[in-house]
Amino acid sequence: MDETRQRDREGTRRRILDAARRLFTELGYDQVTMRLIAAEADANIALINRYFGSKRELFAEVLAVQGRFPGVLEVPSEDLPRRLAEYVADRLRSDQGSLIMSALVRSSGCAETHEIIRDRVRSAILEPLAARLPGGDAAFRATVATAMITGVSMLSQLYGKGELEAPDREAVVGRLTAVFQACLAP
Amino acid sequence: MDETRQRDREGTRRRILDAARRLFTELGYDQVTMRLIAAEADANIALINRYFGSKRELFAEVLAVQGRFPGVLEVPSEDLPRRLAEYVADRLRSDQGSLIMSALVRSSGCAETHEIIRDRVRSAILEPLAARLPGGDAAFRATVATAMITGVSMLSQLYGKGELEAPDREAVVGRLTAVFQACLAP
DNA sequence: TTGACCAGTAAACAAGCGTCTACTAACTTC
DNA sequence: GAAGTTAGTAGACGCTTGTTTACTGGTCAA
Repeated sequence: MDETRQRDREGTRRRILDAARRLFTELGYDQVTMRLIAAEADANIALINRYFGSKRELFAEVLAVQGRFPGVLEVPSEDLPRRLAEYVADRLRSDQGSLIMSALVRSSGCAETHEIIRDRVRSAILEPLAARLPGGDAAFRATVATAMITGVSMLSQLYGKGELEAPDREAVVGRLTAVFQACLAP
Repeated sequence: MDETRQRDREGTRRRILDAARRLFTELGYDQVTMRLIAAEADANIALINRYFGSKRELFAEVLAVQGRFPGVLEVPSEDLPRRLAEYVADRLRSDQGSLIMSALVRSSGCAETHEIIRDRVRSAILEPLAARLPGGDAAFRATVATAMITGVSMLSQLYGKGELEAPDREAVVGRLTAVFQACLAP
């Protein structure tokens, strides 16, 4: 052994969790290996399963802790279309995003994570969004808006930030606001 | 060896291609193994790489042959929103879809296929759609509409057909038509 | 009939994966 | 200070992956 190491159970656990969050967000479930997480966390690979059980359970815990939809929905319902449009427009340019969307986009092809992601999307986006929509068919309208958010995340990940055609931010926000109004209107 | 087999180069090649198309559409690139393709095609695994070079090249050929966006765009531009809405609404219910969308949704987490899918989405959807949009910012508006199509495909694959909230088809088509109008309007 | 060609086959290859076990050594407790 | 607990480590396990090799045996021209 090269050097001794501090014994720090909680610290190591957190380093692993942080490393997993970064890697899963950036690369998706399949592309992230246990050895990669261990290296990024500067921890031994066996500790991952000791603390989290399995790769799948680690992924679930990462999503449970960090997979909330960032404070986008906490606005009056009449401001929702514009708020969502701003969020989506910024994500169309910044190339970085919430873990939940990255997980959805990057890990959707993986059967192992399907159920985890599904539950998380429902509890973090679909249901909170539907809950603040007045009028009938709230669940359906929330679904349509979620599809829009998802689709933009998908394309902005497939192409880089610079590669998608987009006019200035105000024009983008304006159009997306109209789209979300069409999605959400009672 | 159990039995003799006909020597049929073109037939075998086509069986492999068909099997690959079915499996890639249903499962995504990563979940489909060479052995699974060979079994589905009832062909020897070594023949896949003999005829197609590699799994990646097979995927590219499948997409090149069958990855066109089904005849959705061949309508007058004023009918485009409704046509797209009908297409998306049916896909929201039928659970089966075009290869290009399945590839995009199910294989997006895979770095190996990224470039193939990106080129195909551009040439099969983004560019043809933009080409028939009058007015400025056609490329951007096509991107927004494509995001909507993509997002619905994503959600309808994540959840089953029965699990997503949706009113009757006419109401779905009506709302999606309004959404696509907002996406595409000059 | 014989020989070249080649579709088809079986088996192995190296690499990578998630997981697990046996062990070391630092800390705590008495 | 001795004994027990446990965080951390190294390495192997069994399995799956895409790919490749060496071979078998139909097919057909000469």
